[in-house]
Amino acid sequence: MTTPQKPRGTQDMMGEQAARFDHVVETFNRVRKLYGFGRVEVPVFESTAVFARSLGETTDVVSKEMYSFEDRGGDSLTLRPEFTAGIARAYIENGWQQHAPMKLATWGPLFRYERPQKGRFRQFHQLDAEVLGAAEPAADVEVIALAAQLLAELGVDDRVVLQLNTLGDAETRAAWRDGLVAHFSAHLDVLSPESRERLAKNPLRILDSKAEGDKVLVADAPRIDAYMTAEAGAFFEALQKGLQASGVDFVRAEALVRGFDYYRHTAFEFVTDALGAQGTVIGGGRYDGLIGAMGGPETPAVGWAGGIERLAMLVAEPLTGSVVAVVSNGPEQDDLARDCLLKLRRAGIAAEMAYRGNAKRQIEVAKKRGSSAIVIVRGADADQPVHVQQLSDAADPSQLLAVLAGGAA
RNA sequence: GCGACCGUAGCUCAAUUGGUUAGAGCGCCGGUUUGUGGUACCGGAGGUUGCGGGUUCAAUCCCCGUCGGUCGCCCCA
Repeated sequence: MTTPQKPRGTQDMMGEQAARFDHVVETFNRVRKLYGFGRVEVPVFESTAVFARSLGETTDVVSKEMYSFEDRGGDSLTLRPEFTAGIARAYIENGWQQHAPMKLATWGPLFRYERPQKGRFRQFHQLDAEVLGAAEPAADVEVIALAAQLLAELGVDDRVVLQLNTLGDAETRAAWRDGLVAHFSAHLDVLSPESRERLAKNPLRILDSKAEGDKVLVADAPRIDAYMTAEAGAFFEALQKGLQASGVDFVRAEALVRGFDYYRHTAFEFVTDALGAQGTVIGGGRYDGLIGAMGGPETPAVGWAGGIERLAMLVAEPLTGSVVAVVSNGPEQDDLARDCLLKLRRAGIAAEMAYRGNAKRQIEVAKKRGSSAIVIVRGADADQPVHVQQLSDAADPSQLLAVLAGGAA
């Protein structure tokens, strides 16, 4: 077995799976335009420093989970593991602050060196929406409303719940963190080994520990609300009011946190229980500290990213059969059939004609492929030169006949 | 990095407790039937049972290793 195989954690897609993927991306592009989010393009690879800087002290992520390599000049480059850092880099480098506030969207492949499992790949794909240069809760509201409408239009909103939390401002966050450390340190004996590790590196993460023993401790851990400054409280209040006014349902998730210090205020995830251990389909929050931490001007920002593969798994099977099959009844009718094909396509109707096979075979194949209608071309001499057989509601026979009755294409 | 489970035809899966020539459906190719159309039937091609070793008279089946896959843990930007 020496034939090449795809790298672990990558995927080939065709047919229904690719159609679902495509449907998610198309829907996203349509909806983000509705909200006035322009397309942004950033490189698939960046200087390693771009991500190392944004991911900061979490050494595991930087050293073990990134696809990094040296180019021929000896520079360390990394395949992007997220969109936000690259967009922040572009914002700083190109002086986009002159355009603030910016509403940007993109989608594409991302790379993380992880063990593949359900809904987790090494090359995966995300949708991304960001608002840069806006400190107002209205930006958070709009970003979340965009996500909610996307999910609704994908028809998956009944299986997804919006979990919402606040991390407060920098002051709030620091105080809460200290409170949590104190609480868990007092119960070291019952804390799981993993969480004892987290206590030093990333105490907020203990809140979403899966260990049963930890859950008991988490239940009476101090709540962030007790540490909230007046400003942070007002921000969260405004966010919730804005969501209600936008018709977005949510539940408060007090244990929902972000590991990095540059996250402030809003944290949210759209979660489903239909995808095994990987329940988050869209996750986001406010990262007011990031652009400043990367050496740019202090810039408030909020955004989210959503897994295309995960969304595609939730989406109902997309409608197929919007293609009309043109069948030539014999070689003598091929030219006429080709003319029909041309007329349909120029009229904006998806149509195709088989490369080979007799009429009977072509009809069988067309039905099996789920064509919406079959146009059988019998020749100018026949009683009915062109016969239309409707196969699904997606086709309108009278419209097809009208198009085909037009002059030579 | 750790753990559990799984690798049989192009695809989805069978194969008694370890037993003789490893089967079926789908797909593909050919034929018959049908004859304005989603038919039925007949036939054919296609396998070193992931790979390597071991136990045994005998291994798809048991054991070890290896590679690959799935799911979970860790991590989750």
